[in-house]
Amino acid sequence: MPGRNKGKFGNDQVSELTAGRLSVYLRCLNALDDEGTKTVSSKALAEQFHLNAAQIRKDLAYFGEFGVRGVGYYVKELKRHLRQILGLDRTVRVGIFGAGNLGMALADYPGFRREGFVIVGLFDAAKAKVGQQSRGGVRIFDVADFKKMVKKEPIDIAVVAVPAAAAQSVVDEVVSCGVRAVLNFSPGTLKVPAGVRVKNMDLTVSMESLSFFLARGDADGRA
Amino acid sequence: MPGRNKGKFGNDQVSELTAGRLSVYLRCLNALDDEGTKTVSSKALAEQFHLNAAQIRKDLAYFGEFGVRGVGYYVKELKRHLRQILGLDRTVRVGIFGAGNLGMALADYPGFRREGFVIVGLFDAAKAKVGQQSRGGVRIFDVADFKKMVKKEPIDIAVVAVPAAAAQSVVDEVVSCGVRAVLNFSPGTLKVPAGVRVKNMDLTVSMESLSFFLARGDADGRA
DNA sequence: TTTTGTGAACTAGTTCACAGCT
DNA sequence: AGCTGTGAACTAGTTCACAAAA
Repeated sequence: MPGRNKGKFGNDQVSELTAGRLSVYLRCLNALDDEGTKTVSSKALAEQFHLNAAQIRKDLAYFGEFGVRGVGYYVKELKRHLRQILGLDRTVRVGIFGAGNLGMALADYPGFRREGFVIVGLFDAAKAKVGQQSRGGVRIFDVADFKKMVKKEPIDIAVVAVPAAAAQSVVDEVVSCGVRAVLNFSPGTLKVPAGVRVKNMDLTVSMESLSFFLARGDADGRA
Repeated sequence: MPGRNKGKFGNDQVSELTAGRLSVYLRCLNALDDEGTKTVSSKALAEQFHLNAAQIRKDLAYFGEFGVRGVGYYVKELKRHLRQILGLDRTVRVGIFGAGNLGMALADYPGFRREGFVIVGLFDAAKAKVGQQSRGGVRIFDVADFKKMVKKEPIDIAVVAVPAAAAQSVVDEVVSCGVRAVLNFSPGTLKVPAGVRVKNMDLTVSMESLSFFLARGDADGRA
């Protein structure tokens, strides 16, 4: 076992695309593990989940030599590695900004809890909402108290679900409190300093891009 | 005016990335128009919204010669062209599948209405929900009635917000009813026949990819 | 034999840089 | 002068194909 093979401390700049695929691989492995599969080859994984075998191998090989030639990958072991690579071996703490329809729905989204994300709370500027809680029991705090709260209840990822006009100021605030990752549901681009990651979930852009393909009639079974 | 310059009927396979950017350009032009700006150069547009000038020109030039050398683009005119290219000059009809927290929140999302999307209704399998409506007044129908309804109330885009286990069967159903565009919020990959577009909004993948960058500490101000 | 890990080849996407129009 | 539209150069991402390991 030659062990670590790339980039010493694992730094070489991994693309967004690769990061997303690692998460997809983990989901596939969870499914295989649940059905009791012990080992899986990149080819089998690729065929079952419509991926490319070489790409799976390359993505994984980037982080170490996890496979066994002639055999494939041990499902449980690879799962463990992926969880560690994705930072899911420790608790990831999430704050949701904006306790409107979308923010409340996200707070109760069962998928978050599943992989060990902890929803610390909802944060809103409307005094009337503060003190209430979501159907699932996530409490709503005053966004003005966030600065104080974050010291005792640190947050790893801020989910932004406020109206477009408020998004930039909310992000400026959370970034100034040390948050370095943002999942943004508001339309438009957020400006953040280097060292902060933003992932945009732009509903309008997605819908309009589907509309575009419908309009030109060259839709194609691409995901 | 040499008119149409590329690919006869405008077919040459435009990438997902380009389609998304067209939507972003439209949003930028709306903002400029609202503040009364009459013309804008690709350079000014790029600087103001942190895009690349050459890319804007290339994306637009693909669909025609909309610019005027020495001047730039007429904001209103380019807006009109983009709305037409994105298929927003006609009504885009949307059905939302799954009347849970997320589906209900999406049904009332103000951004959808703004660019002319019409929410035809929510569709759910739970009889208890059928006949109810969202806070914003979107009615909930029985998903079993969709096949009949779609004949009188056709749907262009299906938004899938059902639990993971139900997602594939819902998509099979809507595709068999002629829907050719799907915005999927459920985790995992959907299988659809060629000719159907799927756009995935995978919350878990987004969160885990943020977690990944936090874990390796090489976050970077990339959107 | 099977299947990994990986250089090499290829494909897609972005940016540069400039001829040519206004 | 200013700015578009676009070929050429470059960069990023994917897939191929095979030597080496089990």
